[in-house]
Amino acid sequence: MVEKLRIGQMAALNFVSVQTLRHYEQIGLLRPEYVNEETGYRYYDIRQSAKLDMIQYLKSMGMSLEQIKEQFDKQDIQVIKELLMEHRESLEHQIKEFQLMHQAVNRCIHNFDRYTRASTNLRKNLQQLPERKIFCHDSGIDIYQHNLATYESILRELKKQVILKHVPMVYFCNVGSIVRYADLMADRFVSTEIFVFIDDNHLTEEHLEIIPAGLYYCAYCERFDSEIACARQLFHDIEKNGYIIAGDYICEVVTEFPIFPHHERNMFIKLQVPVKKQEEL
Amino acid sequence: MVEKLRIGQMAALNFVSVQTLRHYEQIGLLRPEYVNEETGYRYYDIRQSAKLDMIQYLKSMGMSLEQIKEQFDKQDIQVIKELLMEHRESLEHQIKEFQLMHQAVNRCIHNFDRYTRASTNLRKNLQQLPERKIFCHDSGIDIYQHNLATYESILRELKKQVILKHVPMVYFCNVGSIVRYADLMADRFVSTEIFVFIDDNHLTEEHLEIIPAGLYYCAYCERFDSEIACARQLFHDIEKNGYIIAGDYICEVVTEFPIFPHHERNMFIKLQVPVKKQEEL
DNA sequence: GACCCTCCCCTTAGGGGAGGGTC
DNA sequence: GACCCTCCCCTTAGGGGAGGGTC
Repeated sequence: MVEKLRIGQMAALNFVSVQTLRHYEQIGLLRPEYVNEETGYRYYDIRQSAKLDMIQYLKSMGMSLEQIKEQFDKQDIQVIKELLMEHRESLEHQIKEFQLMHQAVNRCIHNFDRYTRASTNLRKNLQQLPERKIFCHDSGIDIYQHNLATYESILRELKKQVILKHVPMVYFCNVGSIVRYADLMADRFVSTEIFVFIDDNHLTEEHLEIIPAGLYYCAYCERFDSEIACARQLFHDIEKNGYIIAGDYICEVVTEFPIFPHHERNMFIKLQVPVKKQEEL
Repeated sequence: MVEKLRIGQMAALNFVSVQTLRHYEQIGLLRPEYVNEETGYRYYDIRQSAKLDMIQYLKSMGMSLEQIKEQFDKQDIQVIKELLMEHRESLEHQIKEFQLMHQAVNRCIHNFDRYTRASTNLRKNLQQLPERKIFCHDSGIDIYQHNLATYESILRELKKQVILKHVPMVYFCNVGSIVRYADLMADRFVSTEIFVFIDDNHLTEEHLEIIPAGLYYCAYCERFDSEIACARQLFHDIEKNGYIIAGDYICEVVTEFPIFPHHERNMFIKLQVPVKKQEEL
């Protein structure tokens, strides 16, 4: 005869805990071969290890106990194969999600570095910037004419669009605003459009716009309300150094730290103006 | 003055649920700007959206609320950067784990297919098989001299070794046993060694062994206790067709279904014997 | 009437007890 | 004495109520 194993022996042989075996019994996944009604003691047959192996095997493929139970209940090889193929798809989906998260963390760390570097280095300079994609929203309200509360409510509109258009939320940190070239030329410093940077190519919607690659005059500033003064200074420097403005002005929020007690955004913003040498005309 | 938002308005503006905001308050992540002590009503300032954005942003990178709270509590940019870098590593680790699971599911589906194909096609044939790696354990007990219960306890020993040597559990389904060439030649059908197939290369231990690529005579069988008869028949066929045995015999468990009420393994096993044409001598 | 409040129970896969019987 | 039993509470990030006040 085959000896019966007590729960502790069964657990030790299979490198699982006693709680695990009790839990599997409770959810009906693996019932002990025999239970003494008077003492409640559970007794297992070593051959039940086969099922326990299968459970651990399926678990190691990332299946939930409920899915595993379903596999066991089906008892149909074709159905089981379909369940496996569904599971494979869901794994692929999860891998993609994790890779997006990984990219996002990288971008985030990169922005921190940009902040640290810019804080210690020169605050104004000429940079060659690559082409970038943005997802833009026009609220019709000039952010420079209003306070922070209005800016926040406009940001809520952008957030709504981001969610409605299924742009991943990981992009909703690197926002910016635009002052169009025509307005700049007419000395109107107005911006009704805000956007998020996107480095994906999975959507080609009306809202998508390209910020062209090229030479940009840049400046950094740390407060929402000092942007305009900072921009004026930047325009002045551009002219003084023999450059002219060649396109839309953008103001990018590089990174922010709403981690301080007062609840304003602590923004680190980067002003960027595309320029040409005056001689090029 | 900035108007205060009730919890429902704050939630709607930010596309989160009311429960979420209550939960964030409870764990001290985001407290409403003002709470009416008498009614318990929570009132938010729209500028608190900045922090909520940050929470959602960090969450979209896969951080837990506890980690997010830690970020906020630290208030030190260098520490936050370290937390982000730790998180990046843990994401990379998780991605690798998911990829291992994905491979395992693929192998599992592949084995199902092998089973389905073998069930309908010829049961005996000559196959060119690639090189394979195994993780082997010698129990010292001949599995052919004992019953299923003994086989299970030997498998527990293998499982122990698999866990001790940190071989991922995903491999513990595709097991097999070996009859060494010398024993075959002396007409001793004994096997004290069982193994798992490994398709990884992250360990180069003593236990690792190579099953060479080459021509194999194969047969399939569905019951533990019909293996020997099946093998004898296979050896007979090999000789009849002008081949000779050229190495160790292996018996591979292709897939098993311990999903039926009785708790024996329902194995589908594949017998494999490396052979040469008799003329090649 | 629509909104908000505070309980309270629910979900995964067990871990970690307390208090009391069993081999 | 070591092992086993049954409660019971705990963990994530909220969802979904009931029953009762509030804008």
